[in-house]
Parts: sequence; structure tokens; C-alpha cells
Amino acid sequence: MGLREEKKQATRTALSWAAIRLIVNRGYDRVLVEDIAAEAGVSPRTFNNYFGSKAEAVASRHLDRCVRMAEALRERPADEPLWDSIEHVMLETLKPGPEVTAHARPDKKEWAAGLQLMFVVPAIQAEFLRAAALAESALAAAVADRTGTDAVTDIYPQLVAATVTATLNVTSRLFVADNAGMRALITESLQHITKGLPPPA
Amino acid sequence: MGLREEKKQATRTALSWAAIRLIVNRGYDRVLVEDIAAEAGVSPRTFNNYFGSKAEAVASRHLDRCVRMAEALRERPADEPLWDSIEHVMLETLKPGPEVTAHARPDKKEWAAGLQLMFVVPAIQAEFLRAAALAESALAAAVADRTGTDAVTDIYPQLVAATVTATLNVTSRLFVADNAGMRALITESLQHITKGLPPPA
DNA sequence: TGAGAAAACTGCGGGTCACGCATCTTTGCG
DNA sequence: CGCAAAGATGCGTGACCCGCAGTTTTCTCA
Repeated sequence: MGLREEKKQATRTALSWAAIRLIVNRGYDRVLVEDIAAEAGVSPRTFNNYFGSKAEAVASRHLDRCVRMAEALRERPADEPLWDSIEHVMLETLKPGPEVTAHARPDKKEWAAGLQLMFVVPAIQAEFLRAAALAESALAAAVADRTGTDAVTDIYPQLVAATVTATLNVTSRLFVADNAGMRALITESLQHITKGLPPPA
Repeated sequence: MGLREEKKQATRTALSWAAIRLIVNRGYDRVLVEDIAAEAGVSPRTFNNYFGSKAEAVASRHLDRCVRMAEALRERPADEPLWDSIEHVMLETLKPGPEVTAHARPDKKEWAAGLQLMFVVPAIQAEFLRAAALAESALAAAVADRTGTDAVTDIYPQLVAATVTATLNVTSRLFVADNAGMRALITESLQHITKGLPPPA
């Protein structure tokens, strides 16, 4: 499909971005659905055609990223070791895309503070976790295809997917807290994982 | 404290149980907060003194279980290998407590069906994941104490906690879907984890 | 290119929810 | 026994989510 789907995706991301920006600036409960809709240039009713809640709108970008990660995994060379592919894909997917770097944000300090506040809201936390969980099935399917296992029957692909998600969650949490280097966090985490998480000597 | 805290906990679990029972029987959106409060014998307003939403009430039992798991980990012998302790604690914590076995449920078939339907509701999914994530910090702290690491600074304990949570999520999902043996699922999963999740030959 | 069909957007309305506030009741303690 | 603290309740409000019906936009096909 063409123009139709394109526009739909456009307003979808517009709504999500608007929600994030407003909430980071003003705080979660000082932003109304009405405000988000206005910011995105659509009717308030339309907002709920795209998202079931404010939190879902905020998390939708996270969901997209996670889904893209699963897709990217399918495009890695088949002979590459699985966990090398996973590391590559994670490192690749997390780097901010052009839509982020384009948006020049004047006050990085304030933005970071607002971000942290946003992740304190229970509804946001829950919705982010759910987004990751939703993408997990796609990830499991990709892992299953790659390893010759069954995404539904076998536990292995689901475990790998869940572990990747868990790693992403932990590193993300540390990232928004300390603003530490994401790449280092990921590589170190994956090393722990592939070694079987033995207690440190 | 004594009678005060006791009563509070009582109404809390009463509300949670009431929510679960009603929702499993009738479906999520055919149950009003008012109904849950009536079932538990308190005012509708009181419900929101305990829980911020219907979903949170439902997930609260799950949260309690996860927290108990972290506490139980602290009581394992210090010289036991970490992952043996984890396996033991997971197996121990998941078995239904006396409050479940006491409540004689007449129609197991219908109950299982209702349960599956309940976990389809997005708000429920999200809140369950959040409950697990909340308990994760307690779990990480326990792991940190045990391994001589720092629960905030070091990645290791957080990774272990997140992985345990992920395993619990996966096995729970498979359990409600197939009603398969939970114990077997857990032991197999932990074997994969401690081996570093290598792809099957 | 021009209808007709399909799909999205919009306004309206209702049912529910979450919570602040004030009040009343219960609990704990001196 | 009586007072202070904390919980429970009732009321009221603002916001949310969604069903429904009408309008506008987009797609398709002749």
C-alpha cells in the first residue's frame, strides 16, 4: 500500500513524539490527551484510534525499536554465531536514528531529568515492559528460524528472546539513570550471559 | 505493629482475590471496581486506597510471590551454589500456598479458560510484568549480598535478577498456555541459562 | 478520469475510573 | 480513660476510553 499507510504511520509517530515531548517537559499528569492530539494536529478522538492510552503512545517508539531488532536479526549472515549476531543487532538498533539526531534538543540536562521522571510513572513502566514483551515473540521466532528450533514448542528460542529483552531492560535502566555508555553495558552484559552468569570469583 | 497492619493485609489480599475471582468468571471489562469492593466487603473508595487500578489489584498476588522469592533466597545456606539456590527458591515459591489449595474450586476447566482470557487483557499483561520488575530490585539486592557485589553499581546482580524474572515470565506463559509441568519447565530453563544459552547442535 | 467502495478522521455521548478533600470511625498508646 | 494517628467512607470532579454515526479522504476499477 502507498499513501494511506504512509500517512497513518506519520500521524502515529507524530502522536508518539508529541506525547513524549509534552510529558518530558510538563510531567505525565499535566498532559492531557487533548494536548497531545493538538500537538500532532489531529482530533482528540483520533488519538484513541491509534493508542489505547497515553502510556501506550509513549511506549510505541520503544515497541518499534524492539520489533526492528527482531527483523534485523533475520538479516544477519546465517553462519555468524548466534550471540555475535545478537550483540551486533542490539548495538545497531540502540543507536539513535536520524529522527532523533535531527530534532535538535536545546536543553539536554532538562531533557534527561524529564526522562527520568517519566519512567517513574507506573503506567509508563508497565507499558514499556509490555512493549518489550510484545516484540519478544517476534524475536523468539527469529531465533527459532536461525537455530532450527520451534518458536512455540521449544523453550530455547523463547528463553533467548526473554534474556535479550531482560538485558535490554537492565541496560536501558542503567542508561537513563547514569547516562553511562550503552555500548559498553551491552557488551559486558552479553558476556556474562553467554558464560552462564557464574558468580564472580 | 499488630492488629492494624494485620487487618490491612487482610483486606488487601481480600481485594486482590475478589478481583481475580470475579474477572476470571465474568471477564475483565464486565467487572467494576464497585463489584470488587462489594465482594471484599469494603467501600468502593477504599479500593483505590490499596490499588491504583483493577489490573494492579490482580497482579498484587504475583508481586507478593516474587518478593517472597527474593526473601527466600536470603535464607538459603550461604555455601550453596548460587544457581542451585535460585532453582530451589523458584521451585519452592511457585507451588500453590495453603490459601489456594484451601479454596476449593469446583470447575477447574472453566477456571483455566478464564485465566487465559484474563492474561489477554493488555492492562493485566503490563501490570504483571511491572510487578515482576518491581520485585527484581529486591532479588538483585539478595544476589548482590550473596555474591559480594553491589546491587546498584555492578551489573552482575541486576543481570541475574532480570534473567530469573525473564525465566519466570517464560515458564509462567507456557504454564497458563499448556498447563504443562511447571517444575520441569523451570529446571530445563535454568540449565539452559547456566550453560550460557548455546544454540542446540 | 470518474464513480463507488473502503478506510480513516471527527464529534458526541456515556460509563468508568482515579483521586483530592472533608468527615467519621477505629486503633494504638500514655 | 482519653487523645492522637491512621484507616475507611462519601462526595465531587476531571479525565479517560470507547461505541456509534456522519463526514472526509484515499484506493480501486472500469
